[in-house]
Amino acid sequence: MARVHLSRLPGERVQVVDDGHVDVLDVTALPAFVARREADDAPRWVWDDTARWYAPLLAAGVRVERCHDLRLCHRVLRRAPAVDARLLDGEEADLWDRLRPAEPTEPVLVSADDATEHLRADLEDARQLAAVEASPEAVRLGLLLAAESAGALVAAEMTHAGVPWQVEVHDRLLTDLLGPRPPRGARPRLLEELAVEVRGILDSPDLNPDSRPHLLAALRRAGIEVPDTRRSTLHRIEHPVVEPLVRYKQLAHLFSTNGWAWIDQWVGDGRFRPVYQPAGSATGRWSSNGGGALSFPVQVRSAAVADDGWVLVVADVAQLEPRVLAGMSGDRALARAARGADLYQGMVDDGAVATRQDAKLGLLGAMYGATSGESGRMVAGLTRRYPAAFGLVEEAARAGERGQVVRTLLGRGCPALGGGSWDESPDAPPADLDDQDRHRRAYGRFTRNFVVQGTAAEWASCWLADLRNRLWRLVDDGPLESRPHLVFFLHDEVVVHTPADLADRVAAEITAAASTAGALLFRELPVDFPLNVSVVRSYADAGKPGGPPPPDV
DNA sequence: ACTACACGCGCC
DNA sequence: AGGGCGCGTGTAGT
Repeated sequence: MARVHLSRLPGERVQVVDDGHVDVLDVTALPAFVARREADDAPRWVWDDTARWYAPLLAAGVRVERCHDLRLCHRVLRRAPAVDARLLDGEEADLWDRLRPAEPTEPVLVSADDATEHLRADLEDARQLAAVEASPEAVRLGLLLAAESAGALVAAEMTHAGVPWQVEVHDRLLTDLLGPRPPRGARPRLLEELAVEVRGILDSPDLNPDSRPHLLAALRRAGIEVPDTRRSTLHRIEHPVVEPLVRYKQLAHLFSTNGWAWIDQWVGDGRFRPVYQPAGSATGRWSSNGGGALSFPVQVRSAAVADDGWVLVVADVAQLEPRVLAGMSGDRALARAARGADLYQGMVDDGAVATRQDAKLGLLGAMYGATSGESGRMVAGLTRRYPAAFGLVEEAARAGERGQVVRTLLGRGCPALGGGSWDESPDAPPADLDDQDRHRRAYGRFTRNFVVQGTAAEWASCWLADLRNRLWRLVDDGPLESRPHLVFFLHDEVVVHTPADLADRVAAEITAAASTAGALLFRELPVDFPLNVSVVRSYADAGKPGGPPPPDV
């Protein structure tokens, strides 16, 4: 398959390298060029950063079949233990090392000049291909890079399409809970009333409940001794201030993170458009740097409503990480328990544990490194029952404690101890031995979780990539937004916006894509990845028993 | 005035 | 002493 390299040149120009043939285009001519080439034979577009190139193409109505995101792949290869780092060295290599994600606020191809503006895609691509080919894990790495790049396409497409968002619904929800929208800088009425109530109970007329020090001091004056002001701590206290104070904190959080200002900033033309960073976290999970896309609370999801005649198909994987652990460790007993919709219940039926809750505590404890309490006790028993699975995370933890890096199934390496992004303390003072020990154990918990969370992220990328292709094939023509399309992704959950009459077929494709992802990653030991699928008008109705609500007409 | 950090909370 | 994130806030440091 052809690889076409796109590099920005000084001025409004783009260099195109296609099978050795070099061409120079004006930026404005690029969408037409790409559209023509896509219609011809859909090459793999090789560019420095998908967000930078694809956003303008999407805006021009051009959809791309496949790409290779050099920045993302450079990061993966740099850290991959199975890659000979010297093969990545060469002209401009240091610039690729330093390359940051494209500014999400500037969806333009040519911006202010700096050293990283005009990197040569063809040079870097040649190095990456050579590095993968020379690796003993070339096949897995190749899959990882392809999945990663496809994820970048999905991310750009989701930002382009946006989550359908009804501002009136959101506004009504806010008004019901907080009172009418206040002038800038003021508290909404109901929030202010709660503040007054708290001040009265604590006999602190000047208290600003948003200030932790003030709040702590006021609580102490009222004879309430608490180490902090978090909700779980307050709930342990028996005092009339607890109820209004906790309610104040909840509503204040809603007001500041997902209130009217959030709507103003992130919702436009009936669409919520967050900005995603594929592989933005060290484990390969996505992060988001706009709109808090990966943490918007259940509370406001009722405002995500499909267009008229359309529905949302919402699907999430049940117990993704334990299933991934079963697959990557080749633990047949755990894979057997993973048959069916509820892995934890499968462990109970297997006779491994007494209750579902015990199974959950033990598995999560093993993956997170719990050492004490109920969770720690369950781990010991389950290790005998599922030695391969529990042994894998245990070995990852030991490796970390020895200061070694670990890798995911497809070969992503974790950041090294004391360097890179894991723990930002480059030259920590020569701490005492206890401190060093604590640090190593913390790194061990990180590496323990890294192998599972990172491989789960790889599964999810494969799921997304295959689903993206399947959705595109469902309909013969029309622009992206007129077809079933992904609008949201959150670690183990996807939301597809689709014409209502295609909902069942979309649901089937989501399920089929999950099977494909499982087979791709765990060919030697098949593991089930059952999904909870809902067809709903509003995101808030997903996952509820009793089927879809009646259409609201 | 601006930046950096800790906190508390939201999501998985 | 359970892993990964982002965000808004208040406060301390510059």
